[in-house]
Amino acid sequence: MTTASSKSRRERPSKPALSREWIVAETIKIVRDEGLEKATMRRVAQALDTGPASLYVYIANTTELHAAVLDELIGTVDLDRGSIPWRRRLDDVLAGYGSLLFAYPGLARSALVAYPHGPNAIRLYDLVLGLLLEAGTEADRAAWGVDLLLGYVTAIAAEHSEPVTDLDITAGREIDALFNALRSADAATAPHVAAHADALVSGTGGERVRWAIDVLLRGITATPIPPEVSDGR
Amino acid sequence: MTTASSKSRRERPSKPALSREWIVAETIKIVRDEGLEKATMRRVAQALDTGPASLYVYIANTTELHAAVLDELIGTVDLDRGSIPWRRRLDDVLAGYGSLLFAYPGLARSALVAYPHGPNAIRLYDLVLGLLLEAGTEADRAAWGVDLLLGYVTAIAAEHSEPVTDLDITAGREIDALFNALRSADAATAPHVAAHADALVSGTGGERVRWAIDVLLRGITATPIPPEVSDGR
DNA sequence: ACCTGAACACCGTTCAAGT
DNA sequence: ACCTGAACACCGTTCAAGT
Repeated sequence: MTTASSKSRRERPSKPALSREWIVAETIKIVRDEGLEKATMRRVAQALDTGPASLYVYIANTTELHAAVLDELIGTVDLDRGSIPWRRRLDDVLAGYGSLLFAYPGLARSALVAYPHGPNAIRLYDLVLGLLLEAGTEADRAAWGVDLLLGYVTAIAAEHSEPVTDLDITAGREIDALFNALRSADAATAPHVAAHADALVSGTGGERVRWAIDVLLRGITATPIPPEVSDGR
Repeated sequence: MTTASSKSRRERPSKPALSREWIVAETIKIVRDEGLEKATMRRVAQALDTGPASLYVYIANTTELHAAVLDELIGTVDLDRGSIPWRRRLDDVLAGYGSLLFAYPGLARSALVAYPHGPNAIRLYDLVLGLLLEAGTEADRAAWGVDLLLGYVTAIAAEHSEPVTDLDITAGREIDALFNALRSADAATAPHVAAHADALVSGTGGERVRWAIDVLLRGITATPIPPEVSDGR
């Protein structure tokens, strides 16, 4: 017998054959434990006990690898509990997607550059679109609105999360730097900012996000799309 | 006389003393000609005829360098022509900022992660806030709305621009990949997407941006902020 | 006191050469 | 036919050692 299990050389617990699925699974483990910035081709190859060149047989480049990881993780978040009001379910879905991106800021950043479009991302799209339709939103507006809602959540996660510069606690969030600048704005060059500094920096992140989603929903349902739009690209 | 001009060794047209300003100016030249991805510490140092270590005397790290470049470029875009209606001026300002970020996608991406907060960014904030107030928007909503409008423009520029992978024309925009995925969605797993695929992919980028700004403005003016928000963090 | 050469610790990607 | 060692062409950042 020469099955894998009977082999005596077992340097690693087991070294399965390379495959796209296996590479992605191993990458997720690294992302979870050490952050996206550590999930490099070289690092993943090392974890899989091979050289980086081998990964290129299954994955075109680093961007594609990260996109595959994000789609896989989106699959774990799709929480759709029926029978509660649409608005509540929408908040839950956006919050779920948001916490995922908040937990992995690097993925939020990559989602902003490379639109998620794997099977799980499409399901998320479908879920949000369905809820907007359930709310009675006119179909064209709902269709364009999905992008706005998901894009907002992505952007806020990319912005408000820490840069994760290893252990540099002193760094602080970038938004604090902006708030400080707004607070100390010069009344001569920035009169409006100076006059409304308190309002500009007020509110917690959560309060602002809730308000922004209100703003988007109200705007989406109330704003007609132009009568003649070029269709399909 | 030993003034700089009388020196005979003049390997370069002139090699002024290093300074933060000079480093930023040289970096802008590289960004303009070759894109942000080429504006590395090493590359900038090379252009300034020195080693990378020397830059660290004036600039803390690459992120700070790129932020300084963005603020400098924002300074060139602040077009405020008075005497035309506020909405027109707002569109112009957002379009101006948007084209800047569209022209330098790398900067749009870095603006999403590191909030611009230099003097010129604050002036831009002030301009947009002033226009919202001029429109009669309640001050608290206007203050929170500025973030939303500028953030949207930044996100759209980061998303819709090409990855600029040197000369790889085949790459195509990421949004096309999403549109293809939406168009070929399976009616079984994504019924709403399948039913409204046309609407999901309709419209040009410009049409969608105009609609989105309408959505945001309508939402911002109509949505009250919560009565009690924690102030100033 | 100020500046920087050289090193440290990494990257992504390709391709010639092996099995 | 499939896989990969080794190389190419880069990075950011630090610090010991020079002037």
